[in-house]
Amino acid sequence: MPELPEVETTRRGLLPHLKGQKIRALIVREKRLRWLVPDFLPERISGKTVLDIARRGKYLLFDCRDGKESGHLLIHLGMSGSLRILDRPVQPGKHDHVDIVLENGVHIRLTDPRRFGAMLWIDGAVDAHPLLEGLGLEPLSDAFTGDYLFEVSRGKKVPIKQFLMNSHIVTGIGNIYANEALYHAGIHPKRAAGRLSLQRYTRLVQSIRETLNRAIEAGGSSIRDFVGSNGEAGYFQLDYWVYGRDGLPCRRCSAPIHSLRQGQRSSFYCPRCQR
DNA sequence: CTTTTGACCTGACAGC
DNA sequence: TGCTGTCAGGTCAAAA
Repeated sequence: MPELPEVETTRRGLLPHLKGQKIRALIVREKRLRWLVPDFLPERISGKTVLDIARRGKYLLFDCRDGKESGHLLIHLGMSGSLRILDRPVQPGKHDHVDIVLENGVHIRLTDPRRFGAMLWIDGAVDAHPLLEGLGLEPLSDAFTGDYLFEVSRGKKVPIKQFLMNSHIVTGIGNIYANEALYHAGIHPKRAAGRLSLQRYTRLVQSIRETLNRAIEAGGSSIRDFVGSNGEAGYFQLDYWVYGRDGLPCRRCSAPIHSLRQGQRSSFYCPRCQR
């Protein structure tokens, strides 16, 4: 499920339910996520109040405080994770690994069949955490510009698709949006990152912004459903121009969409529209 | 240093 | 019905 727009949708959906709320307990049914959920976490987090939720790339960071003590709960949704709000107790299913129980009785439930997600505690400065310190720019920040990508790509021969998916360059762009953004920018996924002009990077940055923002809006339109009971958030409504459309006609020029493998991930592109 | 490959894990689906 | 193989929204760590 989660690329940046889904994580951002989750953040926005959770915030009104969590902001200012005190955590009563943390129920860990399965601690074997990507990394073990720390044994100390339930005790550490109980009694703390969630002041805010931030997002860094695909990481969610709950700002937790309890008078003197403060820290951040880090959550990553991996490939298959989701967070849902339960106003009433619901029997946990097989993959419902953790519940955050609030003083008001609401449960925030982490579900993650593949267990590629993470739940960790960060003491002190968030930016110094090993998982966060090396991250690249936020694609929706003002600092993320064509000039930035142009500069950091000089001399690199990695294909632009993999360059875009490198979180140490820019965070949050997953497989779907890398494909979609490259299509809208008219750039072939195999093009060497170091051989793209400043002009083309400027257009690419614009495409990335538009694609992500449109997806967030699509997710935003169904936040209510997400926060409610059935949990299907979504940018599923977002219509794809190339992703998953292997063999289908390009929606702009009708040429058949091609696919290939890059770094064990599927890429889709229009051989006529993308060079 | 860069680039590639393997690893983690479950579920859905196609084909036999 | 059931087996096997492939693929899926991520990304770290080791190998080359």
